[in-house]
Amino acid sequence: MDRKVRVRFAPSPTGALHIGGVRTALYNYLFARQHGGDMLLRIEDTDSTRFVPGAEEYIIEALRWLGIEIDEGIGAWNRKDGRLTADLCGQYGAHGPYRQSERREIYHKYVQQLLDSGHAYYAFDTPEELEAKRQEIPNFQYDARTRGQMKNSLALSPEEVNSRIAAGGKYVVRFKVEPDEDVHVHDLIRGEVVINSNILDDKVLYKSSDDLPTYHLANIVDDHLMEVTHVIRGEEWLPSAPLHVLLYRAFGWEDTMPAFAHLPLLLKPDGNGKLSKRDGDRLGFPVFPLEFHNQKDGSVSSGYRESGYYPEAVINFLALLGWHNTGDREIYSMEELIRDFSLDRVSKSGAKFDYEKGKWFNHQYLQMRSNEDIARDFMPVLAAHGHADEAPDKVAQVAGLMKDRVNFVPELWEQAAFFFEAPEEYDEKSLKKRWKEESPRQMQELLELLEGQADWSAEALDALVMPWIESKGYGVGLVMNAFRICLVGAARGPHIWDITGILGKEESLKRVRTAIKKLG
RNA sequence: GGUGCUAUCGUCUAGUGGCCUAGGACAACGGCCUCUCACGCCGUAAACCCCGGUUCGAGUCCGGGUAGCACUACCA
Repeated sequence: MDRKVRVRFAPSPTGALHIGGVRTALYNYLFARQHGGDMLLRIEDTDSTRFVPGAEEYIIEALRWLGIEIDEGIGAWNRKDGRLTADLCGQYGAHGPYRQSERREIYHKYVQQLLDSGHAYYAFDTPEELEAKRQEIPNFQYDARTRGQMKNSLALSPEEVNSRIAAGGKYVVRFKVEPDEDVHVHDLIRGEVVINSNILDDKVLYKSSDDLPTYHLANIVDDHLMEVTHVIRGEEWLPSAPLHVLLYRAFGWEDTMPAFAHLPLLLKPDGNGKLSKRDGDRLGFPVFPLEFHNQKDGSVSSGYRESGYYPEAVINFLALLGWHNTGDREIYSMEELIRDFSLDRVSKSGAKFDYEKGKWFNHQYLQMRSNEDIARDFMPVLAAHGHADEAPDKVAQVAGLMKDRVNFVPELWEQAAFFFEAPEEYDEKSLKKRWKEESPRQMQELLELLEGQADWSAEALDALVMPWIESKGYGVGLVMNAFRICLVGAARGPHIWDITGILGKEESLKRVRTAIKKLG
């Protein structure tokens, strides 16, 4: 009896969604779609002290921008109508609530079940006492060897336990790990992983201080109740996977325990270690999908969207960071990824985050866009530079001419501003190399030649100017580059007649006059 | 320290015992194109962590080292 595939992405609302988290969400989504299953979004907000306002909304918006659909849970949506199928920050589905902070009663029941069955116990040790213990005994671990010396319901008399609880004393519930047992975890990416229960500690499952479970308990209970079949998450969870297996066993849910797949980590581009927000700041690239305004500390972090990335490029880039099909193909649409993705082709080793490759992906997607599409995205950039009412077809023409030399739409401004504004100053290096003593005189002659020209097409101008240069015995390179400097302000840009074509006769000649005056 | 995971060009990777003289892509470098700068195209340089073993044959399987990473909280 095969169960319907159900996976979940379960972020913690402690800040912006990290790019590594985005990849985890993506792999979950690809797996779900490929198997005709469901993708759930659950918010794991069991740490009340780390909650950041706005983080949940950010996560929802980021997934929408990226095209990662949510079938069930928080912020469910699908792309068919391009709109949310539930209200933003709302919940959708039969297994809710999908915010762990709203599931307290559910967890109470299951904590009690573990207590009743002897798989868990009360512990009253204060954080200070535990800290002292760790100071006193190197490598102290709360487990079968040490729990007898601690303040818990296994060591204390029932009367004392009851009176402590009745008095409203703070306590936690710990999982009772049986010692000396080999726990097997079958991982879809890594195969069989075996660890001995002796190295596991009696993890805290529930804390009375905020009446919330910890990750481990909430995660297992929710995955079970939500009928999750595959847990696809980061490798940092691999060491606690045996604990999770033990929890499924303690609950008697082993027969429906989800399959595990632990994804390789995203590493710093330089040096070693996990990719962090600091690396992005240090090396100058975003680690978040969207710009993030942290309402807690007021900081602003850059995002891929605001940097000019297309969501398809981010998806493609991320998909290939840790997964690769057989063969040499690198460009994949979301549909193609859904078709070809497979967990057994996910790498086992961490992938250094190569931002340069990310740019290349965006370049590829930019080239695939129509000039009109690019123009539409470029309009706001133009407006920001004081050109709010440029003609759409002129902008599209510029886009067509310039798109192959940029990676991002906003970059178009740096490359193509001269189409919209006459140069204010002239590039030092270009002048040195291309603006000679005779240039002002040649430009004056060119000006006079062009003033009488009615047909301003590229062909006509070429037919007029090239023979003229030859008849005068001037160097083609010298004249054309001087002309280029007049129009662009530097020795760069597309073919000269493409520039004059877009600028038009009047503007082109005006720029030549200005240049002669300024540089003469 | 303990436990676990991992190991092919600088980077992402292909490779599942002979198709490997190790392939592709990014980045680098050189050339072509050309009025310039790009793009594009062509090319160059660049890797199987080490030591054993299995086998006629090992990048590929096994063992041991080494290195890197992750985890080791009343965080996820």
